[in-house]
Parts: sequence; C-alpha cells; structure tokens
Amino acid sequence: MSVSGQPVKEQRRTRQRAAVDEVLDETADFISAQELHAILRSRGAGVGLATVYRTLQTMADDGRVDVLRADGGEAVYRRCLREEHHHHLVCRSCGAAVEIAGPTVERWTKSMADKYGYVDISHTLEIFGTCPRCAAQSSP
Amino acid sequence: MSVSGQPVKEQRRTRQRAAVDEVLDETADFISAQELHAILRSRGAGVGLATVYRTLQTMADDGRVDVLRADGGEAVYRRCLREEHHHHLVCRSCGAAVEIAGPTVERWTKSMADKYGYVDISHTLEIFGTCPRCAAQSSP
DNA sequence: TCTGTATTGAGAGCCATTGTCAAAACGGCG
DNA sequence: CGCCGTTTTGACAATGGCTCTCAATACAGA
Ligand SMILES: [Zn+2]
Ligand SMILES: [Zn+2]
Ligand SMILES: [Zn+2]
Ligand SMILES: [Zn+2]
Repeated sequence: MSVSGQPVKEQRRTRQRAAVDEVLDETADFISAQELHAILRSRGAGVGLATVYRTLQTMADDGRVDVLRADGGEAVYRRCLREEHHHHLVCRSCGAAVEIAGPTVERWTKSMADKYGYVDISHTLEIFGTCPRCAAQSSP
Repeated sequence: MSVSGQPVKEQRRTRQRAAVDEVLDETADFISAQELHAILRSRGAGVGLATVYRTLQTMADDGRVDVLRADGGEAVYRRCLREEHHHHLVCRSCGAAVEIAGPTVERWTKSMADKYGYVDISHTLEIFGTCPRCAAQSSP
C-alpha cells in the first residue's frame, strides 16, 4: 500500500526497534499495536507501548509495513512480502491475509478521479472474510 | 455500501430522529457524528450526543446512510442518492463525495475470495482526493 | 386520556492513540 | 575506550471518539 519509496530518514538502531521488527517478521497476520506490545511483553523484551506505536507509525510512513483499519477502527499492521502497491484479502477473525494486486482496479480508480477532477488521489481497497481455517473451526 | 435491504425494524418517530434526518438530507458531504451534533446544537435543536450516535448507527445498520472511515479512523456518514451498493470518491478536506459503481470490481473481489476459500465476504473501496473546489482554494 | 414500552441524555466509562519530558541509549570522534 | 551532542525511550497523563447506564421522558395504540 505504500505510494512511493522515499529516502527513508536515517535512524538509530535500537534494541526496541529490532524487537518490533522481529515480531513483524515472525507474524504472518495483521496485528494491532497492542497485540504486538503484548507479544513483546510476554517474551520478556521490555518495550514501552508508546515506542511500539511510534515504531509502527514510522515504519508505516516509510512503507515498511502495511496498515489497515480493522472492523472497530483499530489499526492493524503487517510486514508484507511484496514491496509494490497491493491490497488484501483479510480474515476478520484471525487476521490472516493474502496479498492481491488488481491492475484493472488501479486504472479504474485513476480514471474515476480524473473524470470528476479530483487530484492528489489515493485509495483503499480491502476484502474481508473468514479464512478457510477459521471457517472450519466454527462449523466442524 | 449497504449489503441488503432488510425489513427495517419498526421504530418510533421522535423529534430527535427527525432532526438528524433533516440534517442528513441537507448535507451533501460526509460528516461525523460530532459534526452533526454540533450542527444540531447551533441550530437550537437540542439532541444528545449519544442519541446522534445511536441514530446514525441504526441508520447505517439499516442501510439508510453510508458510513466510511475518515483518515483518522473517525466514522463519517452520508445519505446517498442511490440505494444499491456503491463506492465513493471523497474529498479529504471537505467531505464532498461522488457515488461510483464498479461492476467489474465487484466481480473481481468475489473471484479473489473464492480463489482463496474465504467466505462471508465484504469489501471496502473508497477513493480519496482533493475535489476541484478545494484544489482551487489552496492554489489560486 | 391512560399505559406499557421505546427512547432520550447527562455523565461515567472504555479504549486506542498521542503528548510530555526527564532519563537512558546511540554512535561518531578523539 | 570514554566523551558528548543528539536521538530515543517509557511511565504516565491527556485526548478523543464512541459506548454504557439508568432514571426521566416521549411515543403510540387502545
Ligand atoms: Zn500488504
Ligand atoms: Zn490499489
Ligand atoms: Zn454512498
Ligand atoms: Zn463494491
């Protein structure tokens, strides 16, 4: 979902940022800042909640993680495989996600914006559902 | 963005609901519950904030208003012209919106969900930008 | 008008997220 | 390796949107 590859502002390497990075690398699903913080805590790696928020925020700005809003409006994060712009098919209950690209949709959004004279365009497109695994659990 | 036209649960007609309804009818842009509440207040029509939230919530559930999340995650509402499922081209600064339908996108999301075995699907697709009017104001 | 039920609203409460700011950690440089 | 200016951290307070509570009030049908 990143828009451009800006010159990532230089930053210091700290134990905390490394810890957040590690969790993101291990986690395939979209998770919230709170969840990430909880994982770090349970793991003994003391990292302040504010720091987790700040780190994720920065990473998101740099396009190093994808962000989207869960049902309740809570922001959830994920380190995606592909670097280029894409969208997601996300499980509402576990956060498992599939990355999907839709060239046609991209073209379409652009043409719509042009048609109505809107500039400085961006768009959000996410598909929510219940993944096969979660579907199996709820109705065995 | 409504999914289905369910048998709208019967409700009493109250002064407050009528007031909210009126504002929605007069307002073309997406507005937040807080903004709507402020309008009512400035207009002398005393309606509690909780009531505004409840009313909008119900209307959204019944598909009588469209909801989407603004940049900060705040929910914004709008009474749309078309009843059927559609999406929006929304101005980030004033909330002005254009309703757009994309049959192709609908088909595409469905096929993607099927492809990966996700069920109970729903999707969000909104285009954000600066409308012609706002663009003109910022760079005259 | 009378009555049973739906609705209201002021305020407390909830929860994600951000602001504060002194203390601690980095990293480059002698 | 120790010094030092700068960045980062984190405990805690503060926001802000939204929901909950529950006694008082307004509907609507009889
Ligand atoms: Zn992604
Ligand atoms: Zn896209
Ligand atoms: Zn609409
Ligand atoms: Zn659609």
